[in-house]
Amino acid sequence: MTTMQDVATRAGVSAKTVSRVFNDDPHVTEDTRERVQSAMRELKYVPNMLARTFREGKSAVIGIAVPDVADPFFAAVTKGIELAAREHDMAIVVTSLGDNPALEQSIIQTTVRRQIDGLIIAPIAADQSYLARWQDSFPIVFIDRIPTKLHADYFVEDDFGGAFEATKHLIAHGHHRIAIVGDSTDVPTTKLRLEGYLAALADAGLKSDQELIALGSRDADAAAHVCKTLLALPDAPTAIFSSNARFSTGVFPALQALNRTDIALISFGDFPMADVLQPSVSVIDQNPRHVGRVAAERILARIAAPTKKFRRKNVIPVKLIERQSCQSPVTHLLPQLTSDARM
Amino acid sequence: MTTMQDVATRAGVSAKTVSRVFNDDPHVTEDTRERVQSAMRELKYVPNMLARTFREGKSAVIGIAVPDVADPFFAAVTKGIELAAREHDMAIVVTSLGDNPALEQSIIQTTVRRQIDGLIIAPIAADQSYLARWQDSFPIVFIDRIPTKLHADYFVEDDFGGAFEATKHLIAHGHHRIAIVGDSTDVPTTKLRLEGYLAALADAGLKSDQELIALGSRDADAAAHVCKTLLALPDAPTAIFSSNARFSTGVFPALQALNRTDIALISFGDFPMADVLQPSVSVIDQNPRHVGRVAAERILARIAAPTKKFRRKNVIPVKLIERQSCQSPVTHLLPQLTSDARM
DNA sequence: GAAACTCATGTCATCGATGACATGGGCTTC
DNA sequence: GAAGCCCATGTCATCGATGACATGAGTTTC
Repeated sequence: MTTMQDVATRAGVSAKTVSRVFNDDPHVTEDTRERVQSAMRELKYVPNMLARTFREGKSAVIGIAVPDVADPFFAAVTKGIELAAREHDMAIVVTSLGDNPALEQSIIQTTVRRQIDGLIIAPIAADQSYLARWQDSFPIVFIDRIPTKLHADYFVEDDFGGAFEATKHLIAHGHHRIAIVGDSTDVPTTKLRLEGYLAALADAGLKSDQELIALGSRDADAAAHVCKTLLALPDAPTAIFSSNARFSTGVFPALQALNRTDIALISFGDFPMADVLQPSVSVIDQNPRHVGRVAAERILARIAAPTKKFRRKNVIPVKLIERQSCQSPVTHLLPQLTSDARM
Repeated sequence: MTTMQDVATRAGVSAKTVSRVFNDDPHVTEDTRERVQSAMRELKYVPNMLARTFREGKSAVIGIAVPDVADPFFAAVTKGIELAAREHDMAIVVTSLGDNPALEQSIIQTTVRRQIDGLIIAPIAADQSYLARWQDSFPIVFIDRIPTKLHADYFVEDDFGGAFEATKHLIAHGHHRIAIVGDSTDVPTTKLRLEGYLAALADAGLKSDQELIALGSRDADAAAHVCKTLLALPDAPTAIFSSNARFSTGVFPALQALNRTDIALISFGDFPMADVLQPSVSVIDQNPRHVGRVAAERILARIAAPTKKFRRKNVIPVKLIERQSCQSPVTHLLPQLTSDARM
């Protein structure tokens, strides 16, 4: 690996002068500058960021910790972060936290010890107080779920409002037996989405039925199984609010396998191909790229102006994308052309 | 940030002894070891990986460069790499190359200058000779496309064989007018897939028709548009071989919008929800997690045994997953239950 | 008893780039 | 002419952990 000292030797100057040239320091004569640049080109010099980071105390890296890098939602969030970071010549280090809350702290420490200039985290544990010791070193921004036992920036979707709107939408389409399927309410986002669901029922003067609150699944397969159980009830639901896109990808195939695509479905979170399923699935869109971008921009803003005040608590509005899945059965069994004309 | 010197001061030893304790060096008495460990716990010491990397010349980081981190295929590859890396206490740095070949080199240099112990790259440019200078420093493994002008390890799918099989499958279902839709043949994977397609036609004694070779799209929208053009031909195709899952997610919605789901479709590469679309889409499955894993394992193997010989050229078999999309129209318009019983 | 070996601990240079400051020369101001 | 300022360049300590080696004490072998 070519070092600045190698370039310096070749150009007949000190390494410090090479550093000055490389960093566009004005205190270099034009003649010296050209000589050094020529040597850099000849030796194809690429700076060692590690040494720079070490000396400067800055890495130009944003750490990203999400439950699963392969999850479409978090992949899109990551993309949003990456694009914003790149505009500022920063790189990203990504890690999956998995779904075991007990591992969050140790996995985060693995990321942090590599020296990052900021951390964006979608937490899975119930306690983030372990991060307090690093808040003096770099900005930390939470996404998807708010931090617990830690005062930090966050950008989360309007879980309550989105669930409220989704449930309202189902009610407006005539559904009164509405199930909610998803994670355990130990998961804060699920808890809020349940609250939104319950509030919409109450707002419409409907009584909630504990049998229809089918929370506690861990993955898409479990959600699929829960659906089958729900539809076997004597007083089965006519609609399902899936509290997470990850589960929706289990719920939809289950409904299809049961030949029950007459059951209305709305997903909190969009997912790939949802718009071309039959019926196409109505969703509450979280706009993950935007989430990633604003989170990264907050990191960058805090780095640029360490003492400036920014609003810490940010709830991002979500948007209902109405597709076919909440229509009545008569509507979406019509020929495709007719259905498209209606949309 | 607590340093080893802080711990050393507290424990009344040298920083070197702290290092020995931390790294389980046997040349420390049990008494000293306990004293140091106690100090580490009290100070919540977390080592600075940067300093270690700097001194040791090893970072325990694998760099990953793929066209797009948000692409489901590459997200799954990344996941496979991450899991393998984590088993060896290594982290991953991820970057998206985008789709402009001219930017590959500069983006890769941004990754490399951060000191990585290995690089896994799905290239987009026509020339990777710029990587030669780093091959003495760390192992480089190519995925998805073979390296050009560089002698390096690669793990690529059987593009030719998969395309051959996909086309054969369509022919076996009675299709003689088969179009191929996808990227430009400047893209090496597309070129091979075209060759497989052509070979299968020739093998079946079918003549290829230039009108049905609809390559050159850049994204899913363009592929959708190409489909419309193809189906407007006087002698329109009855089947489409989509050479990339990314394009399939444009082709399928286009066929649906045109109410032409009678057109057979097979996708090179699986994609989310393909199995629950109607008709569910037959695919040539690339198993991206496996690709990621074997690539990472090669990096790890080369690090562990630098002089050992490994096979550089690895073509990973792909697998046909037959679903409904290549059936004749009569078959997949039957009631769902009947269709499932047949599968 | 002397030499060799082992164990435990410590010192110090190293990694590559940069911050802090020194230094010498030239120019300007008083 | 002296003092102060600015420019251009260089020296050297720094960043935190570890490799290379030194050192002193204790034990074993000849």
